[in-house]
Order: sequence, then structure tokens, then C-alpha cells
Amino acid sequence: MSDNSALLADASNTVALDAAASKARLRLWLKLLKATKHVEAELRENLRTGFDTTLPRFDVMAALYRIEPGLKMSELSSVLRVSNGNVTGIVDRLVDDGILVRIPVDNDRRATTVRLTQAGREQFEAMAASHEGWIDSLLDGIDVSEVQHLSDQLECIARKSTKGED
Amino acid sequence: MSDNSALLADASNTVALDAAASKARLRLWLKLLKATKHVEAELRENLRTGFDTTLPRFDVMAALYRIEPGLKMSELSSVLRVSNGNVTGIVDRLVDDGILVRIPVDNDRRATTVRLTQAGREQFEAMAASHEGWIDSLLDGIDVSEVQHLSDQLECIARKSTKGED
DNA sequence: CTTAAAAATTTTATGCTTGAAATATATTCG
DNA sequence: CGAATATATTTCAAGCATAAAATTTTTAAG
Repeated sequence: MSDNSALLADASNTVALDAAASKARLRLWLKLLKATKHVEAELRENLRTGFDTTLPRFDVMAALYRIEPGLKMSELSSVLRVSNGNVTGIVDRLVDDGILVRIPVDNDRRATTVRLTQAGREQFEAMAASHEGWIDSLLDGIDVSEVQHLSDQLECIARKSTKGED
Repeated sequence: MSDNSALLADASNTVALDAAASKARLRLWLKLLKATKHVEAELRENLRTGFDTTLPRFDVMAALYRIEPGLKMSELSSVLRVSNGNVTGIVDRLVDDGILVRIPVDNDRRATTVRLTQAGREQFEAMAASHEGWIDSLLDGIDVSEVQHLSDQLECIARKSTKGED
């Protein structure tokens, strides 16, 4: 969702000195949100019409493409930063579609490793190529020479959540 | 046959630069996404623990707080950029909770206006005050003097989606 | 006036997402 | 060993989100 402009109305009178900075950050957040939602919506639409799939499925496949031997369910949910139960559902459907396989883990019957099938790897490669192109054109309003700087600023925002393993 | 290697070299150099720019944009997108998801997750958590509510509900209330006489359902879904059916469900629950009222529209029995109740306005004001503080602290890694510049860059990304009414 | 087309909203089917509870297996320690 | 605790995953209930179909009402055209 976007357009939280009402938030900028001065509904409370609690702020004094840092009011301007605070409002500026709020406006920045709203723009950040708007830009992200816009790109996300385009990606969803492109994945849907071009590959009959979804962003969550793409994200799972992307994570598993990087780690060829696969990941345990808990590792997957940790990498994607979503709940365990969420991953279970998405993986279930990808397994049904022959894109993923579940492999028992030796010496631990609680755990399962999830891995892309060959078909899954091939499908992902096709999607990833398109995906890069979509991003490239969606972000082409951004000067490449600015990218590093912008990147650093965003790093500051995300920093508190992780130790930045990318 | 003439020697076109200079042209080929030039061409491949251009391709290489484009490829590098493309990868840089992709990395930027991943950071943008990460930063946004992080802030969103914090907001959700704060709304949940502090006010027992959700971000979608907050977004609906914010939109309606801004337009005091209320909005029609279709206007609301358009402002929030979500589907009609989505808004129906969220509004249903907010009405049940006494935060919103549905008001018939004169001369058009298809449409409904949705408006915050007084209780709704008061609840929103309390939440909005906290919200600004949360954003302020979440974004405090960003130098205020950089905010305008960063903002402009983000504007470029979102530009294609709207005519920038925000 | 009557029928066709358009508009506003809701419903439906499906999938994503979460937090919490449940299940099953492993590990630790007295 | 055996009980408590920890870990890995799934299940569950509720809500969010979409696209497509259905419903109701309005508007337009003949």
C-alpha cells in the first residue's frame, strides 16, 4: 500500500526541535515504500504473465539456485526472512510442480533439505535472465554513478537487522 | 575483408559496461528491498504490540484521516493501490471494530462512502504520533542533508507508476 | 421505454504471511 | 538410563492480497 500522506499532517504537537528532520525522514520513508511497491508490483505482474509464477516462488528458487546442494527448511526461512510455516506452503507447491525435491538429512530425522531439480534450475535461469532485464529498465531512472552512494544510504537503514551478509 | 576488430572491441566494451550497470542496478534493487522490508517488519511489529493492529489497517485509517469526509470504496482502493476486494475485507473488519462507518452515497445506490468514526480518528492520531517516532529512529542512519537527494533518486523509480500526486 | 453497456462493489478461489500450538526427533545432564 | 530441554518442521487460525466472476445499479443509445 502507498499514500500515507495523512501521516504528514501535524496531528500531534509533541515534536519541537527535530520536527523538520523527522518529517523529512517520514517523507523519505513514504517514497522508499512507494518506489519499492512499484517495482515489486511490476515484477509480480511480469512473473505472472511471463512465467505463470509468483514472487515468493521466485525468491525460494533464487535462494536455492545459489546454494546448489540445497538448504534445510529452517535455513531457507532464515535466508528469506519469512516464517517457517510460510516456507512449508511454498515449498509444498514447488515440490508438487517438480521444481524442488525434499531430501532427508542423514543423522537427523527432524530435518529436510530442499533442492532445485534440474527442471527447476533451468526454469530459474530463464526467469533470472528476464528478471535482470526488468530491474534494469525499472531502475533506469537512476544514474549508475549514483548507485553506489544510494546503496550505501540504504545499507544504513537495513544495517540494524542483519550483519550484512547481503 | 576488412578488419573490424576495433568496432567489435568497442561494441563489446559497451556491452560490458551495460552488463556492469545492470548488475549494479540489480544489487541496488536488492538493497532497496531489504531496507524496505526491514522497516516494514518493524512497523508491523510495533503496530501489533503497541496498538494490536496491522499495517493494512493503519494504511486505510491514514488515507481516511487525511480526507475527513471519507472516500468511496473505489477511491480508497485506488489511493492505496490495492484491489477492490482487498479493501472490502479490511473495511469490513474496521467497521466491525467501530473505527469506520459506511455511508450510502446519494443518487448512486451502487456506491458507499467510508469514513473514520470519532473513535477511529482518535486511535489514528495516537498511532500516527508513535509511527513518526518509529520511522525517525529506523531511518536515523540517514544523514538529513542527504534526504533530499535520496528522495529525488527514489522519485525516479516510482515516477512511471503515477503522476506523482503524493 | 427498453435494451445494452458501463460502473461500483462484493464474492470466490487461490495463494501468501504470520504467530502460536502441535509433533517429532535430538541432545543434555543428573 | 531417563527426564527435561532444545531443535526442526508442520499445522492451524486469522488476516492480507490478487484476479476473475458475479451482483446490483446507473447511464447511454436506439
